Amino acid sequence: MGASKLSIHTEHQQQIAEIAKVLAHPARVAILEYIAKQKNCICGDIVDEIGLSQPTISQHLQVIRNAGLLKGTFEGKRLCYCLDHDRFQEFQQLLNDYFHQTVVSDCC
Amino acid sequence: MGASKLSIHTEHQQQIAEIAKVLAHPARVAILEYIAKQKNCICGDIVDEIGLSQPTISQHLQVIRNAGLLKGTFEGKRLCYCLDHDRFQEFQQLLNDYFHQTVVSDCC
DNA sequence: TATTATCATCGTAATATTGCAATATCATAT
DNA sequence: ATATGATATTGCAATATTACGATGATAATA
Repeated sequence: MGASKLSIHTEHQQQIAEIAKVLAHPARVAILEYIAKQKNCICGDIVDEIGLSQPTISQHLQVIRNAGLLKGTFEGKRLCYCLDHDRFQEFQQLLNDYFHQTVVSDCC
Repeated sequence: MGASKLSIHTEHQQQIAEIAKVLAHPARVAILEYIAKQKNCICGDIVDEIGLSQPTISQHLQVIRNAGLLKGTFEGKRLCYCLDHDRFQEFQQLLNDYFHQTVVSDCC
C-alpha cells in the first residue's frame, strides 16, 4: 500500500505526525535553520547554502509552507520567505505537550 | 530519486530528522502513547489497540526499536516492550534544543 | 512431543518521497 | 515591450514507506 490508514488514529496523533514529517528530512531541518537566522529576508540563496537543486529546494519549501511555517512577502525583486515565529513556536509547544503527556511508566 | 543526499547535511541535522521520522507516522505516535502508559508490561495487545495488522505493528515497532526507544524483556509467555524512559527524554531534549537553537529573527 | 500463542520475517503491492532537468511564471529592469 | 533573474511547476526515475498475507521461529503449555 504505502498510504497510511489515517482514520484509525486520533486528530491529535495525526497532528503530531504532520508536524514531525516537516522535520523528518535533514534538508528541511537545514532550510528551517537557514531561514530562521536570516535577519534581512534575503532568502534567495538557500540553493547555494544547501547542496540541492533549485526545484528540490522549492519542493521542500512547499512542504514547509503547507505546514504553515512560512510568512511570505515581497521585497524588491526577490520573493521573501520568513519563518512564521508564532507557528514555529506552536510546533514546539505541540511536540512538548506530546512528550509531557506521554509519561513513561517505568516497567522493565 | 527518493534517496536523500545525506552527506551534504550536518550530523545534527540528520539526527533531528531521524528523531522526527519516528514520530512522522500517526501509528507510531499511537504506539508510543500506548506503550508508555502500560504499567505492567503486558504489551501483546498493541495490535488490538491500534487498528492495524500484526506484521504492520511489528514493522512500526522495529522503527521505534531502531531509534533506541525500546527496552525489551520477557515476562511469562509474552515478549514485553517497554519505552526506554531515558532515550525518550533524550528525544525531547534534542528536539527542544533544536527549537531553542533555531531562533527566528523577526523580519517580515 | 505436539499444540498453541506470540512475535518476527519474507514477499508483494500500492503509494509516497526525493531529486533533478526542462519548462513555465512573474516581477523587475532596460 | 522585451530581456533578465528568481522561483514555481511539471514530468520522470529511483528509492522509501506502508500495509498485509503467508510463513517461520520460539517459548510456554497440554
